[in-house]
Amino acid sequence: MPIPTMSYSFNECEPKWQRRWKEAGSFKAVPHSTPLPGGEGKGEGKKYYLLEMFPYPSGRIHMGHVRNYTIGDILARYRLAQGFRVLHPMGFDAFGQPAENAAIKRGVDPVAWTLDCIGQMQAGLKRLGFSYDWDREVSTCSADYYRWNQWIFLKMFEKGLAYRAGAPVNWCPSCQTTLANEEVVQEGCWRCGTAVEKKELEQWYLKITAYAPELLDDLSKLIHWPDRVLTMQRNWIGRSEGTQIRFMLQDSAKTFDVFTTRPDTIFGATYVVLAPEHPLVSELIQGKPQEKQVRVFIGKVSRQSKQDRVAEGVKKEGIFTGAFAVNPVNGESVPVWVADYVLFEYGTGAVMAVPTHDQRDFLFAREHNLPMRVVISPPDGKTDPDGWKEAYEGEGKQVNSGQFDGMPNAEGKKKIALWMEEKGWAKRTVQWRLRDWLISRQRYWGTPIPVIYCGACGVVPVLEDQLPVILPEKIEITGTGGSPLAKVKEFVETACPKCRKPARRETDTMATFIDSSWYFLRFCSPGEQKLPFDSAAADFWMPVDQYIGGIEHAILHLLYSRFFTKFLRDLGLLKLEEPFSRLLTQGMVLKDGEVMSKSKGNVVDPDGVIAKYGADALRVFILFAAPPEDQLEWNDSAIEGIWRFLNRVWDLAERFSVQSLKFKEEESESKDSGPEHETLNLKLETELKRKVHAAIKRVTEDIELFKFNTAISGLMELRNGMEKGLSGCSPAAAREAVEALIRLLNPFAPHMTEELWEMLGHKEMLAAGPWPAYDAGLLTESEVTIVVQVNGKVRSRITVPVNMEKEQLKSLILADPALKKWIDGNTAKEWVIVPNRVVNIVV
RNA sequence: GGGCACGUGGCGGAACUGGAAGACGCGCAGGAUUUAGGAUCCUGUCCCGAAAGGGGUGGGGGUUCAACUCCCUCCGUGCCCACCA
Repeated sequence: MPIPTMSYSFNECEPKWQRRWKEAGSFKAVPHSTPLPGGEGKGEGKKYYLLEMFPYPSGRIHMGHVRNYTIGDILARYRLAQGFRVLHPMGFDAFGQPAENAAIKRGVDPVAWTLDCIGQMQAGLKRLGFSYDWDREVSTCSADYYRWNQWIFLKMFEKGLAYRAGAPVNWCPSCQTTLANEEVVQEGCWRCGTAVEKKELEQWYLKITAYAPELLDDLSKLIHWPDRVLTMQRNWIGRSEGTQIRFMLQDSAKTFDVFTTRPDTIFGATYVVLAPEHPLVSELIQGKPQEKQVRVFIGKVSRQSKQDRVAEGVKKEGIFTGAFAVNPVNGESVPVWVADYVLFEYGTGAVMAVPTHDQRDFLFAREHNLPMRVVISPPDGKTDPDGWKEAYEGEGKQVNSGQFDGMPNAEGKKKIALWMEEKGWAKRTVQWRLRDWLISRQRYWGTPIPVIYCGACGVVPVLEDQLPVILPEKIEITGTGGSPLAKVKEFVETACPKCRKPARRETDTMATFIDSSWYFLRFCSPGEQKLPFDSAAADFWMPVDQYIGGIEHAILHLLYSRFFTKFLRDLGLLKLEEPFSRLLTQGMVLKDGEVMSKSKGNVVDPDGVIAKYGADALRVFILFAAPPEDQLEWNDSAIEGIWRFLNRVWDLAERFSVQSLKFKEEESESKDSGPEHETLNLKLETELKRKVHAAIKRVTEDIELFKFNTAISGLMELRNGMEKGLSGCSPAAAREAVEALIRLLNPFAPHMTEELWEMLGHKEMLAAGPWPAYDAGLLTESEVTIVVQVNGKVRSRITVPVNMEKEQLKSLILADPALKKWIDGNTAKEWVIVPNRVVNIVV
């Protein structure tokens, strides 16, 4: 056995092939306007849009990027080799707070900081040899891009979908800006974790709720999205069917509505509760003895952060307003309370309380001695609530419910709602959990909102032909005291587009999630000047066939992008319903069980790994270490195994190329080829062919299923299995085997395999394909090993020709001496025979 | 509290549709080569047992000729949502 030469020098070969691909334009997407070539292979020139979530340029790339983009690159290269017309672009989500924070802390210019980060990230991505069409690169902080954010905003404004409203908003005191509901995670800021406060502010909103029904319904079309992402979106949108019931106040003409999903319990409503923020409260208590106390209570609740309000847990606080309302179904007078467990944001901000059949109402009623009445009979039939320990929320028959008594409550739900509707007391409605999207940010590094405030004309949108509203550069950013743009006189002071009188520009910028809500469309035609994108190009490339990114965007980015797509469709720019056909959410990269982060000091720098083992080894390792959706535990020594494997492939191919040269030299001389030698060769060759074609099948199928880890182990097995076969068989068979291994390995380790391909005398690059096909006829083995069990326990194994007759198999088994002690003296009661696999004898 | 995942050697992880549990790799042990180390190559590596054999996929139970796989239940871990009426 020759000692391997270890001559694989990635330092030379990786930059070389990166240069070659660039020179050849290997990864340039063929424009949509170019006619179909009807190319070779499975793809036959069909389009394939592969997209990975573009990065925020915060510095150098990290292992999470490496993983995300390696997964994408395997798929892009695989499809390209198959003859698909691949669009695989990359860009930078370049607006956002870190650049601004760097400016505040270190006085650097956000523009320069961002460009520097983009440069570093690009270099990192290029070092990994990813197959991007860099000609299509997009950066969201360039005016060429963000002008279209402004354009889309104006279109939404035109359609009434962008509006300004005063409301209590989420405020992060640390980031000094407002946040969308989606950006509040566990009552904290998604970026810094600081407890979010409520603030009454006038801000810009996008009416995403107008699309709530469609955003929910169309989730059923996303059959290739992970279930948990669909579930999360479904829960976030939160559709709830119910009934809105109108209550009249006893000593006033005023009314208010409550929302309930349980109209069957209306006869049990013994009090009603308003949210502390409910506008009616103030009127109700006017002049009543309770007024002062109620105001104190409301003041206390409003000062509490949501975090505190939730932290108190089940403890529900409330107070009687002194007012009474009338339950429409029975004319009963019920007290009106105010309590912190009713949320102003949801439903109507008021509820009817049924203590017997709602646990929250039950606890509150017990605490405050409020009356209870059972209206759904529980299984034990106890309709006196005195001894109850908790509310009964299950199914049962209606009791104490007038003409509905005796009816199962499921039926009561429908009948009572209908009856109340006929009487004009109620209407059936649908409530949504989804709120409109607050997009104003009191920050600098983002897209200026294209709006002007005029003393005479009010809110005036910037004229379309005045776009873009350029974000001023080189301004002072202190991080204190509101929107930085407000202090830039030249920016703020302008003329009203309508009356030409002096006016002020809006000084808030847009949430950066807007930037990423349509970038996938820009990639279809990145140079487009008249519109955000060219519709013909988008019609051709969209939808994204495969989208890859982190699970942390399950709601935020993926919901917003779906919203934008639907809006742009309604605008007539798209024919598309959903932007992303397939979604793969990759797991996080951990070190010592924790997410890699600078603060924890457990970061493994990709560049360091590349310097030691090369980009190919890093790519293969990160795919081999875990299935793409799982968390990946980084292990410094495990990559050694990949390094060894790649070297063993290199060594094998090199030995083969030397050997095949020798073959040619020796061909004229006498060859040792007796009949015995021929048979041996034939057997070896058949076996080698079988292994090669089995590997082609396995690797191809595994890539299709995103099982990259087992695809790589399949390649390792092929490499190990070729060790002995190669030297014994014909140069043609050996060449087929070696070349198949190289082709199959190519998407994973593209540099090394190109180098080997060239070494074997090929002029065409591997990147050009084709992907190898397997011959199913070569896969069948002539013999199989059958497991023989007695009473379900493995007792023997026999090797027989495939598809052997059952009777013949039985007699062979009965003759097996290893089985004698197990079946001797007993008679076989039953034979379970699974062809070519297992025989189980029951005795 | 609700929902969704998941639980397999010392470690990362395999196992098609219910049919040989632990593929592939790391680590470890032994050997070859080497002045030595590193690298490389070969062999072994679920547990108990000298062997025959027995046990084994978080615990318990069930279905089946046969269960990592299906059903019930309990325990544990992770993620998401969380006073949503």
